[in-house]
Parts: sequence; C-alpha cells; structure tokens
Amino acid sequence: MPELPEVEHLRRTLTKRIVGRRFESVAVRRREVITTERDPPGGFSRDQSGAAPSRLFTRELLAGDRVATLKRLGKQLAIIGESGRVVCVHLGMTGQLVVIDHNADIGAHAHVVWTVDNGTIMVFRDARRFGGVWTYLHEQSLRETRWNTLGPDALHVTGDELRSVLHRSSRSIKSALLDQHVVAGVGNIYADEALFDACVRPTRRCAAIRAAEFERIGGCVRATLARAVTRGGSSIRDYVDSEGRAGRGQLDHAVYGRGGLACVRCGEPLESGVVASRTTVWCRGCQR
DNA sequence: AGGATAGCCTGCGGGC
DNA sequence: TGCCCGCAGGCTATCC
Repeated sequence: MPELPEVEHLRRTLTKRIVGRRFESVAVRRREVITTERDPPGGFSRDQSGAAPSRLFTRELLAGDRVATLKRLGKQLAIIGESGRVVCVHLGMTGQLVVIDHNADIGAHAHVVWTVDNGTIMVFRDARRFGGVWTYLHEQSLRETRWNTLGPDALHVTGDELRSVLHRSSRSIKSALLDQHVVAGVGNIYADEALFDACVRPTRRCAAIRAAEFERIGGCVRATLARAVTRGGSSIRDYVDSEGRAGRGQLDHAVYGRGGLACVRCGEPLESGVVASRTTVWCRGCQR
C-alpha cells in the first residue's frame, strides 16, 4: 500500500532508470485509467477504449519524449518530459510503476506500457484501479489544476501549518492527517504511527489540541515518514530483499496492525477501533 | 459549509 | 478443496 515513503523510494529508483532516456512508444491497454486535460469532468470524450489512440494522445503520454526529471508531491509522482509535457501517476492502493526487460511478462492489470529506448519497458499496473494517470501540457497546469488542492508535503509540514488550518476544526486529528488537502502524503499506517509517537489520541478533536502538541505532531509526521523513506518504504507487506531476507517493515510499526498486542512503550494492550472510517490502533495510556 | 459517509475495485484470508 | 464473505483503503461524490 503505497504512501509517501514508497512513492519517494520509487522516484529515486525510477530516476536512475528513465531520466535521460526516451520513450519510443506507449501502449494503452485500459483507457479509463488515463485522464487528459481534454477530457471533460466525469470521463473522456475522445480516444474511447477500443479506438486507435490518436497521435496527440500518445504524445501527451510522452511517446517520443525524453525524460527530464521526476518530481513528487505527497503520494503523486510527476514524470516531466523535455518537451515540458507531464505524466502524473497516482498509485492509489494497489498501483505499481515498474521498469522491466521488454521481453518480460508485463503481469496482470497492466494498463499502460511505455517502451524505453534501452530495451526496457515501464509498466503501470493497478489491480483495484484506485490510482491512475493524468497528463498535462505543462508542469504549471499540473500545479494549478491538480496539485493546487494538496496541502504541504508531509516530509516538510510544520506544526504551525497544521495548527493554522485546524485549530478551529471539530474533526478528529486522525481524519485531518488523512486529508490530503491538509497535508499531502499521510495514509492510514503513518497517521497512526505519527500520532503514537506524538502521544496524541487519534480521536482528539483538532480544536482541543494545543500549539505545543501541534508542534509535536508535525515533528512526528516528518520523522516517521523520513525514517520510512530511508528504509525504502516500510509499509510493503511480504517484502523480501535481494538476498531473500524478510523486510523490516513490521519492526517499524509500533501500532499499525498491532491491535490487542502490548504497547511497545508501556506494555498495556493496544486499543483498536474505527476512526474516520479507518481501522485505527492506539494506546489508551500513552496517547491523550 | 464543514464534516461524515457511501461507493469504487479486486485480492486474499478465514471460516465452514 | 472450494466457496463465500468481510476486509483492506485513497479518493471523489453525495448527503446531512
């Protein structure tokens, strides 16, 4: 389940693979996952599934373009071509962006396949299709029409930024942290982990949180995500590294997935329930 | 109008 | 062994 750390890890590894390389062509196997600036709200009008993709359409997907740079905001990744065109990828829950040999199996749910000029292909897969691909003619369009509604990136968010937006809000702090308009990049796992680190209960109303606590929450959000980035994204289940060792993901999680188990801080059983429509785990004793 | 909730979508694991 | 059900959850639309 990709959150900010997985997307940042993807950005770094993908940079080595495709920056400076040229996309020779692109194959669209499921048109619905793509939204172009020409598509009206609610669905696409042209280039319907089954129809041969237009030249304009494939160029919007960077066919014939060379990759200049990769940028990230929150959980979204922007692939920017030398032409200035942009492909923005959002992985949602089950999305993947992988670079593999052009002879390799593209796998199930492969919706878009780019052919790279060095014998590899880049594949966008997404079983549940909560993710997608958005194209823009300029980075400015991406920032003005899609990224403009996102809050500050979670790796850099400050307690002041959180407090100024939330200090009058009646919603729970967990619901606020999950809201990408408030802060971009926090998902269910790291929301619980950051709140545990900050000793703040997920159900606390934002309006009842003091400035010093907002500072602590901001600091813990940054630290939790930064630590996960250095480990290549810790929320990947079943992760096995190149030597076959199991990932350290579970060890990194103090509360997520540990409902009923002993709190790592006080030893009491962790509480589990639904907050903001999400499974949530916290410690009654440590978090106030 | 802010905030809570339904629905989208598929894989997987538990129970029978 | 196989089927069914519930759950996982980021985000948008919709309702209250």
